[in-house]
Amino acid sequence: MLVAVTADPGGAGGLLADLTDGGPPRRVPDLAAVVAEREAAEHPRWVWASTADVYPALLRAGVRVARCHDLELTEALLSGHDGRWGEPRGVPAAIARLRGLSVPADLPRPEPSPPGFAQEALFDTVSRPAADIADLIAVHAEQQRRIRDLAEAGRFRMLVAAESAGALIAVEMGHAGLPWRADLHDEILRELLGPPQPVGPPRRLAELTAAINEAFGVHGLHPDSPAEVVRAFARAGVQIPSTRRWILQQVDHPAVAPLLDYKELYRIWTAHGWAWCDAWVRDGRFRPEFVPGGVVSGRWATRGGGALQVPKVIRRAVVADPGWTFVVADAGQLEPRVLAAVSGDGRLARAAAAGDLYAALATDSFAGDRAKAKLALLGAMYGQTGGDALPALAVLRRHYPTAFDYVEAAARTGENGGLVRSWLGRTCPPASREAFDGLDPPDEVAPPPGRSRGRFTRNFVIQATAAEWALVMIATLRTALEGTAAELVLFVHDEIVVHCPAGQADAVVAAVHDSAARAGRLLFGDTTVRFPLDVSVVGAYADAK
DNA sequence: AGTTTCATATGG
DNA sequence: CTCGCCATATGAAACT
Repeated sequence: MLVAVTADPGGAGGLLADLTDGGPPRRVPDLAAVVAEREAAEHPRWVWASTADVYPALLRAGVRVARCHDLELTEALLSGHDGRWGEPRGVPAAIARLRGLSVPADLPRPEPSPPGFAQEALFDTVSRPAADIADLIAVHAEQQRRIRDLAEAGRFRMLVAAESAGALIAVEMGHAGLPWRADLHDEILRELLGPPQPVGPPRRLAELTAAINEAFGVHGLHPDSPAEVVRAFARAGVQIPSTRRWILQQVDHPAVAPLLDYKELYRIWTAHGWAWCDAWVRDGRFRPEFVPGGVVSGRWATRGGGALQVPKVIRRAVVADPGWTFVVADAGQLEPRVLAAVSGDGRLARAAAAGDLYAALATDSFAGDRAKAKLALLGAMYGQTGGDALPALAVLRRHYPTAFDYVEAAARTGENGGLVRSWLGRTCPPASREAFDGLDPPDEVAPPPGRSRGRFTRNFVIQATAAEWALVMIATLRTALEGTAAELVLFVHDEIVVHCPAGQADAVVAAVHDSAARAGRLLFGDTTVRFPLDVSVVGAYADAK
């Protein structure tokens, strides 16, 4: 059962059209109520222009849906597959193409949700004009036709389903929010930085600035200005190319120690300090906006709040509600396992059956040297060309030629200007993307792709497939958790955090393991490669693993 | 003054 | 050529 939906901008009503039975669209005054009713009765797949636009209002009305088809995300996947990356994207562009009209430029996305969240009208976040429902139906039919014509239609359908499920999850995670104790955050900051000052940096930073100045025998030096620090070292007779941490660590000078402390703490103060907390934490929840497919590899991005980069020390503020707990699961060694699965290298796949792939690889081929085995595999996936990894890479090439050739072929395709795809069919952007993205007329041929392009395509086939595995995994998990109180509250590439009543933790742990196994089978079928998870049940995110 | 790039940190 | 991939975020510095 497929039902197309549009929401009235600024109102609570909308239009529904049955795609399976046909029939004319029906206008309803209370869209959320009708969606809830049909969801309970027949569990349809909802077809809409953009989950990010439509679903938040449904959630606020207390309505969850199980499945959808996100036309906008699907359109992006399809036009990427066609190699039409530079053209205007989005549903309006698809409609215009269908009608044979000139294609409008992308309509602006709604502003990143400012941290205050006042909501009045039910669908007031729908800031773009709602598309005509007949157009949506036409775009959907056209997408189905395009997918049917693909050589790997089955896989691509799985990708579309997973991407759409991811869109639902992203909105649900934003709705739930990550439990965040502002009081503990403040405690952590005071421990590290000292009390906040009405104006200027906190006490500890001021002390370190004084110590650095004293070590140089100067006054008024700003430690956060790399240029000033480089000059100060030069006056002290030390030539440094930059103030990167690893450079400073090699310098013997009394200013180095306070400088390194300063840099670390300054970072926390500016990026995750009191101002951040005021801006992003409300009512005990951190609510970033998650953007599925926000990265070309299919990994998610966030808009605002830096939710994917929360420093480890700050995670002590992420504490489960009383009587609740976190289940934190992390897919270990995901990318090398993906390489084993997609390449079909039997020998690597046997190593990937082990809980510690690198250790198994070391036993098999690297005389037990785990570090060397790991270096070789990472070097192959990232396109390392020099350094101490070279001998290890030679061993890898000799013992696992199928896996080695897989990434080599992807690199060569990129270097020759070609496109590569993930396992399910997500396509990398063309090399000339930047050139055609802006207004620059493409008056000359694209620059020769070069080696960095090769490294990009080499890594893309792995990273994008790893992102697919993770997406299928969380989609499967979401289904398993349906009807329980457990909620996904964070998803960071290969790691998830579920917030659940303490009594349900065991069931959630089982569901998480099961979802990982299912994801492996759904993507790769019968393979010896396993995708084990490190799972912890903790009261605070910082205590995981 | 406003915008873009650089440098440096964080995360995977 | 701190490696070799993908990001976001901040302030300083450079640029228009």
